[in-house]
Amino acid sequence: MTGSGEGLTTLKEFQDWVDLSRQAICREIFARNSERIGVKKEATAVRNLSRIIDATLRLANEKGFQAMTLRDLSGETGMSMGALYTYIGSKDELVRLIQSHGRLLTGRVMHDSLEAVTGAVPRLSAAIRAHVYLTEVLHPWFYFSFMESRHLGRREIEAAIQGELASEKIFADILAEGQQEGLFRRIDVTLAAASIKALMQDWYLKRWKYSRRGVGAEAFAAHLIAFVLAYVGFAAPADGRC
Amino acid sequence: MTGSGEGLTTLKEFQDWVDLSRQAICREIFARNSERIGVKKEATAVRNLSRIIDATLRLANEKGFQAMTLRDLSGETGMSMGALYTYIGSKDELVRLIQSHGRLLTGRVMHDSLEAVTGAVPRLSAAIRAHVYLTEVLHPWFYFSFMESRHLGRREIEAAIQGELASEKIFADILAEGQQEGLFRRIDVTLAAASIKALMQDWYLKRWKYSRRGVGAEAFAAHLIAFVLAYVGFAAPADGRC
DNA sequence: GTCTATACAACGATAGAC
DNA sequence: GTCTATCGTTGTATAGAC
Repeated sequence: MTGSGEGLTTLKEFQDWVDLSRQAICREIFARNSERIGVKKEATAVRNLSRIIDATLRLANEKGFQAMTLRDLSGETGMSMGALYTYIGSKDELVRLIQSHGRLLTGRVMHDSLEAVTGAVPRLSAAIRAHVYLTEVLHPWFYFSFMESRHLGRREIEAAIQGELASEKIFADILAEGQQEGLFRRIDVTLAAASIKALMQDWYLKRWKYSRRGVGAEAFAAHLIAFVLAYVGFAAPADGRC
Repeated sequence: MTGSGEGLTTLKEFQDWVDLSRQAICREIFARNSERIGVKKEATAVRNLSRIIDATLRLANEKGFQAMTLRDLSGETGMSMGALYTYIGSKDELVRLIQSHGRLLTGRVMHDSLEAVTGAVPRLSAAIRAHVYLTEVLHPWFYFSFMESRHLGRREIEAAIQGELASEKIFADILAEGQQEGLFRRIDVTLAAASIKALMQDWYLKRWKYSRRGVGAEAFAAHLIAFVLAYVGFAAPADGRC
């Protein structure tokens, strides 16, 4: 962790800190699913896995996963249908693969981002920034996960719900900490944490809106931090109100 | 309008004020599309149209519109495939029908809810309540519209975007009004309006979360109003801060 | 107005050559 | 490891009887 204490502030710092390149991600996916994948050479497998996931996110985010056919995927990746099936067991397994690895990454990044940060306000800021920057870098991944969560089985849907609640709890805990420190006023921390999640989610659900207005990830994160701190009753430093 | 001045406060007042029953809605849909529908007797048409839309929302919200087949729809409605096609021109037209009428209702309800309300704070409260209560009553409708907007054509996607921006503008205008009245502090009204929309959207996107926690529409609306008023710098009445 | 029967295209998935 | 060819199934949509 480079900028400890206050957490990572800029998007660039965040990107330099975590390696969220497709290659790094697909290498880990390959390591975690090597038995089920018919191709044994890592370099080949990672390259093709990367193509498949990339094309899936592109096609599915444009017209939906169900509407994307494996023939579309074959065309977009430049691989034959037969070749696709050496990497994935079925079309449905592809959704599970992407979703479950997304949850893994989210949990890890959120945890690591807060590890060295102390104090409710810096932790709250760091958590919001980490989440916004993560969804900025992996935007297609998160958009896909949200929109296609219905195509999972009962068991996987439960995992998605638990992931949502776990990530919400991070915020609820920080808010409770701030109350105990006497920094935040009395609020319903669960309701407030849910609202913070809703605000952050807008960054990857309505990306088009912020793009066309020229609002970047850093400005958006700063806005959210100010929004939330106002609600919890913590006055922003260089602001003449109250 | 019954409770003028401050706007409608309880969910029940809202429900008594607007008729959002399936029957009333489907009667209007029939009136607006009577030429394209093969059935001429209103009573029959409205009853079957109601069945079709009801079943579509139920099936599509569970597993997605693309995954819902017309054979599913036939089974759920108790109508034959042939009968379905006397009401809808195609599967895609069914999405358009539901989405465009949803936008019509939203625009009308938001407009009428604010008509007799004056002052930035009452207007902001009334607008948030109207939106939360509307999406509470027509929850399946709004969930469907959000999730399936990608399955529309270019032209309809543009209409959906315009609807989103129009409804956002209602909030931006109220915030600007509050600033001019000197009630609200200096903020980016566009960014704030987008955040309000994001918060309200959570009510129909993550309904399961609030259901399992026992949070109702009125409590949720009250929470959002407090959240937003804190951000704009307007202190809540019975609250000892500032 | 509603039904049954069916057309025909496109889907996911696999076998076997290379 | 990757390709081509093809299987069986299921999708949307319609024609014509009732």
